[in-house]
Amino acid sequence: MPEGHTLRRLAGHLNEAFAGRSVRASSPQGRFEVEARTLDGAVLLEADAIGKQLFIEFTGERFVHVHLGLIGGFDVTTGVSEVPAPVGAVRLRLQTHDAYADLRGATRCDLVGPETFERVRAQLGPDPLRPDADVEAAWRKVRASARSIGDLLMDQTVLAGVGNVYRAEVLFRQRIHPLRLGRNLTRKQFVAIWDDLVVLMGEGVVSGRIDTVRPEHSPEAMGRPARKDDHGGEVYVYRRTQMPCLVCGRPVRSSVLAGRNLFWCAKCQVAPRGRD
DNA sequence: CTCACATGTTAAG
DNA sequence: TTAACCTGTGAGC
Repeated sequence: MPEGHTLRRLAGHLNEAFAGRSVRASSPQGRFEVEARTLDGAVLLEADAIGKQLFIEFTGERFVHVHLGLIGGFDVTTGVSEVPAPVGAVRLRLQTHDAYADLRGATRCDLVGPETFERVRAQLGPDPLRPDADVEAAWRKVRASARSIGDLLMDQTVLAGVGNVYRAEVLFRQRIHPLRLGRNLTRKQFVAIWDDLVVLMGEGVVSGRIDTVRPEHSPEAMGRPARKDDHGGEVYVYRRTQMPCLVCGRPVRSSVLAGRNLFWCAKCQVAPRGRD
C-alpha cells in the first residue's frame, strides 16, 4: 500500500473529512491512548504528506506524525449517518458525527511539536509530489555518489516518497539498470527519472494504484489478455520475476539489494560493466 | 488451515 | 547483515 502517492492521497482524504473541524480522537486498541486523549476534541488544521511521512496538524502547534510502515493503513470514511464501532485492532480513530478514520498497523504515531516536525522534514530529500521540490538537491547527491541508482532512489534523504514499486518501474521506463552508479548517470538521465516520477506518482495519487505501462505496451496493444497484478496496477517488472518482459519478451530478472527485491530486464536495461 | 511474503524502517549484532 | 514490528493476502496442503 504505502509509497509516497498513498500518503499524499491519504492527506487529501483526511483534509476532506476533518480539516477545520473539532475531532474526537481515541485509541480503541490502546497503543496510542495517551496521544489520543491529549488531542480529543481539538481542531484538525491540516494533514500533509512529505514522502512517506504523514503529519496531521492540530491547534496549538501539535502534529501527529504517522508512518504506515510496510503494512499499515489509515482508512477514511465520510458521509455516514452513524459512526460504527471499531473492528479489529484500531490503533487510532479520528471521528466527527459523520466521518471517521481508522489507523491500523502503523509503525509510528507520535504526537510532536513544530521542532520535531521541522527536524524530520529537514532530513528528507525532495518529494516529486510537491510542487516546490528541488530536483537539483537530489541530483547533487546522486552525481556525487558511488552507490547505485537503485539504492539511491530508495534513500529517503536523497529523494522522498519512492518505494520498491516506483523504483523498479521508473528505472525500467528510463531503461536504466538499477546497479548503475549515481556518479555515472548524466544529469539528463536523472532529470528524466525525476520527471517520470512526477508523472507516475501524480497519477497514483489520483487513481490510488500504481500503473506504469505505456499504452503501446498494454495488454490490448500486445494482443495479450489483461492481467491483474496483486498491488492493483499494471507494471513492467515489479514482481514479474521470470515472466516475459512486456517490451522484449526476455524473462524479468530479480535479486536482492540492501534487503529489498530488485527487478529489471537484462536486455532493456543494459547491465553496467566493470566499475559501471 | 498454515505459512511465506509484502508497496518500510529501525535497532541490534 | 539480520531480526523485529505490524496486518493482509495468496499459495499450498
